[in-house]
Amino acid sequence: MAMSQGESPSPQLKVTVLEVARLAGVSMATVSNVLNRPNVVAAATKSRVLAAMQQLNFVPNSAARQLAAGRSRAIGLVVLDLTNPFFLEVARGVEDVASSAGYVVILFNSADSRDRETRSLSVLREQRVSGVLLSPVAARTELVEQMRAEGTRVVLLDRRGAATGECSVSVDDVLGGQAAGEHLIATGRRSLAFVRGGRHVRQYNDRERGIRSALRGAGLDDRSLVVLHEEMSVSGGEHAGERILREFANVDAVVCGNDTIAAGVERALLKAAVRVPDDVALVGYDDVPLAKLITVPLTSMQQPMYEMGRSAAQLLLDEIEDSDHVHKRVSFNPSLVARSSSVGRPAKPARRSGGAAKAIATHANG
Amino acid sequence: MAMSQGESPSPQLKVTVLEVARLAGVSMATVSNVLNRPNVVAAATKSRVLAAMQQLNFVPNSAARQLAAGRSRAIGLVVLDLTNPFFLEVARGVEDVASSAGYVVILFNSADSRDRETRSLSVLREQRVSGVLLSPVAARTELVEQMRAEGTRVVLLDRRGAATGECSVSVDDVLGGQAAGEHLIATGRRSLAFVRGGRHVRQYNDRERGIRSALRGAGLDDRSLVVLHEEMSVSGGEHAGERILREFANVDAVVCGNDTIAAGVERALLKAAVRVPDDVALVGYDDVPLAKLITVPLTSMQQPMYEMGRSAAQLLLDEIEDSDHVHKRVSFNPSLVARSSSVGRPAKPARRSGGAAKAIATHANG
DNA sequence: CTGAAAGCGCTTACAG
DNA sequence: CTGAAAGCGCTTACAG
Repeated sequence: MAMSQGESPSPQLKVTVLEVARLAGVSMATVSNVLNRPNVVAAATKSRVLAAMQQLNFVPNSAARQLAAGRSRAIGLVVLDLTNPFFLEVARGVEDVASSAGYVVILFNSADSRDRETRSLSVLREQRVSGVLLSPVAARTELVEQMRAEGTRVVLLDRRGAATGECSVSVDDVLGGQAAGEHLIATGRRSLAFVRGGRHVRQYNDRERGIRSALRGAGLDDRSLVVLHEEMSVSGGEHAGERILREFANVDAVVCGNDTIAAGVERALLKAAVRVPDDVALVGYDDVPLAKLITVPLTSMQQPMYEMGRSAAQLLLDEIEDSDHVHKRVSFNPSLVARSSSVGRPAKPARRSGGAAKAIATHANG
Repeated sequence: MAMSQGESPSPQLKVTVLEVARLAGVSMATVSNVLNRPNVVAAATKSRVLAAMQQLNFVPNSAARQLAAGRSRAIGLVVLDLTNPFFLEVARGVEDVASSAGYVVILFNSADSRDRETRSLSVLREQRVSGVLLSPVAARTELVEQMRAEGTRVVLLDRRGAATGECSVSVDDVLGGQAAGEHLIATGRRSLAFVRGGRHVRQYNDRERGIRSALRGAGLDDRSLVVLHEEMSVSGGEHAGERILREFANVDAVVCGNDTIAAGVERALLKAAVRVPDDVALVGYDDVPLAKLITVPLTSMQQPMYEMGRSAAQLLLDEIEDSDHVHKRVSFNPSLVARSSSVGRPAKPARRSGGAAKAIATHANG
């Protein structure tokens, strides 16, 4: 039984360039020109063509355009975890830049799986996108090199590129770890824990290095840092918090790999009646909206996510469109947002009594 | 100055069906057949063609396929707010179903702007997607009817469709409001507030009706409900909380339009030393991860987001591929997840002493 | 500034 | 089960 749609669907099923050309009394080439190089066609002709397009409700077929032109007005964006507000903001930045340059962005979530990443890249390859923005699961993917060899531009996201041969935009994680460490040391902490994810993840390795560097800078040695590897989730954080209380009772400050895990740590501490920040200070990472909403609002490292997205998209478009393009590695600086979890209750007088750390931005905390 | 790429990029720039055909010693039609109707070609031929594809590293050009075949293996998904975990989960469900059926999903965020919605739909139209999943900004869009007339299938998301003529998947908001109301009444509340967004948004209107219906069912009249219209943000919630304390001191329970605004309300209450839930009970909506992480974990209405996405994608694919398709309106039921904000501290004994409301699911709370 | 012609890389009936 | 041919809707040099 077919759909009872009643009348026949409107007849304007497929209006082609040819029909527009006929109605406007010009050639197909001219119609194509008003679409692609409007400045090349006479004003009168142009308006005639435009009117015909309007009247016929003409919608160019992008598959045909792409096939004929040999290039695609699309770029791909493959992110590690769309669930993470970080990448969502990055995606917004990418989208804004791309769409105002007339590009469509095709978004994929690799969800940290090499397999999904491969499939995503394959689809983008079949789509013949002119470029892709990739926050890669692993260090080097053959597929990426393959695509580059085929002429597809690839810009790395959230990962510093090789010394040469590619663009990348990332944020300096060593600096981030160091700022977190210095902040805690400056506020009197002496025995830190770092709760982090996967051992092979560059981000966490860099931040750990940054923390160690801060400790050394303050004359503290490596024994003043304990490192816990946990799943990056609330329950991972709770587990870490419990372990710290049980096994490392002298720890007086915890840096976390992200805000979600920090929320878990905080939960475990509060449940055990440990005071935050009085007994243990807490610093998260990413400064997601959640950070300011949990029981003790979280000090966190903020990254210019939206700007990173914009910047990456600009780099990619430049590489696609400018034959004089030279590769660049853009590295953004994170900044610490101090809240109650590390600097005491945000009572008005307390805030007035001086900043926590020197060059560090202290944002108001909701 | 050109890029110092060194060697010439690999030569396998563009391998076409023709070359595969030559290497395999068959016609282009046969190559096309192993791609599109593998069961129609002899096993020996097929493996010869497959081998040739492998050897040449052949990647079909989807623009060409689409143009020649006259149909696209892509669907569009336009959501109201990608920042909202609700739509992110829906998108996951859509993506999973679509990609395992061999479709690419092109995702757009209309960000609640008619203008952005229009632009997104226009791009999808130029892409000649075979279908789109849309959570519409406004009630009826001409563009949508236009696209339908052109043969594009459209399934409505998070909005109940017209009585006939289209598929839709939504969640029953009247039921949701009612369940929230009944839960609060069952736990002894008698004077409710509903903090909601835009007056024209169907979701909030439905939920308000549900709450009123619950009140009536308990013999309470409309004066037992005050309704506040606020911006759907943390600060909107704080504002609402302050107003309630100032202007409606007798309110003993608040239902919120989403969890974020509920977090704001809770914040305002706690700041004023009002106890939650002892003095005022609180119910959020959506059950986002945040809900269980704020100071007093939030009772919230959970919606089967991922399942909604899957279901919507299935409906759309069915409409695209099955000529016997009949339109359906799928309506999911929300379920209440009870946490401390409405049922007292989650101490073990308390939980054991009986459920809060009859048929309502009471999930463990982190 | 405009037009005639060829072709982008594939698929689809149609024969065989 | 396989092949020859036409064509999908556009754009791009090339003339004029």
